[in-house]
Amino acid sequence: MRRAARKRTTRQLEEVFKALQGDHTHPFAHEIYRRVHKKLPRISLATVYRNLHNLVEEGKIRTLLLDEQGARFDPETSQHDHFVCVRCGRVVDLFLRQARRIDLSPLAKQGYVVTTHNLTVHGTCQACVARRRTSKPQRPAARKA
Amino acid sequence: MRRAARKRTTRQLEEVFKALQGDHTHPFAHEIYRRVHKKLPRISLATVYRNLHNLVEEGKIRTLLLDEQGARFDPETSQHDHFVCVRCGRVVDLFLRQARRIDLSPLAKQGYVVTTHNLTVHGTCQACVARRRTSKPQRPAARKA
DNA sequence: CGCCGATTTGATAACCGCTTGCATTAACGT
DNA sequence: ACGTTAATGCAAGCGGTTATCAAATCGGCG
Repeated sequence: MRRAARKRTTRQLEEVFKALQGDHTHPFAHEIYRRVHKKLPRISLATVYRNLHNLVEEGKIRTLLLDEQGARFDPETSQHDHFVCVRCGRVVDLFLRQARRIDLSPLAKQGYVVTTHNLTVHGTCQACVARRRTSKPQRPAARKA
Repeated sequence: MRRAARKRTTRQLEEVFKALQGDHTHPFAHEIYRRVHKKLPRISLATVYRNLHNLVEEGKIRTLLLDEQGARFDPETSQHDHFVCVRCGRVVDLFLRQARRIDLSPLAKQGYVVTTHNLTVHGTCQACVARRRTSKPQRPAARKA
């Protein structure tokens, strides 16, 4: 069901937001919970989720659904893409610039209303390529989307 | 853990594959289960999942992770993109042709090994735009990724 | 400043999609 | 057909996320 707009600013909300600021690791909710928990030891995981959703709804952060591992969160709301390493699970911001040209106006002409679009690249990162010959995956390998 | 390669061809596998052939609706596992169940009433949902994974591993179908509704499956394995209607949840194949140019060679130069990439557009489809003024969403509106 | 109603929280249970363990069934090479 | 062993069906389990609800707290007002 539809969630009502937030009306108050709580300590919990502020800490959840601060926990993400300047972060480029695209953490999962439980990692954000872990961070906030250091400041507010009594906070519950449910509150972290609620405030993450509040922040998404207000456009202050973004939800990333990149693989079957669940939702990640990103404080960077400007246009950029992502690389997901299928071996270690790390997510890297991509700024492809001129290498990426996507013109969605043909969709508009067909009557679609476009709100967002996202480009995700899956593969193996440099570090994992380097250790490919010697070691095992760091995480259960993601089924590629 | 790593799943061993399939060694036998069962009736269940064949029916799961056939249930997806020619389908462009990008169904969820439970819908595929529903279809196969008509032919094989004793099949279990677990078997449907197992065989979907087998087919993905063999490159015969693709898994789509487009929103928080879960995995969808697509028999179309050639390069194409998707539009997800955040209002009705429908997924449409996009063939953007010259409107879409993505050159991932810069990533290769940086040492990334790219295996796949996907472009997903979120928005409202024509039908839902038309009924926007008069009716309510058909499904819980997807939080945009 | 302190009160009070409304919002938000914390704790926990429930949920949902998906996976796994295990006994039984059935492929398929011989 | 037979036997080996992969694959199935069932049910329990798992992990991320959400709902429930009493208790805490925010913040407008006197």
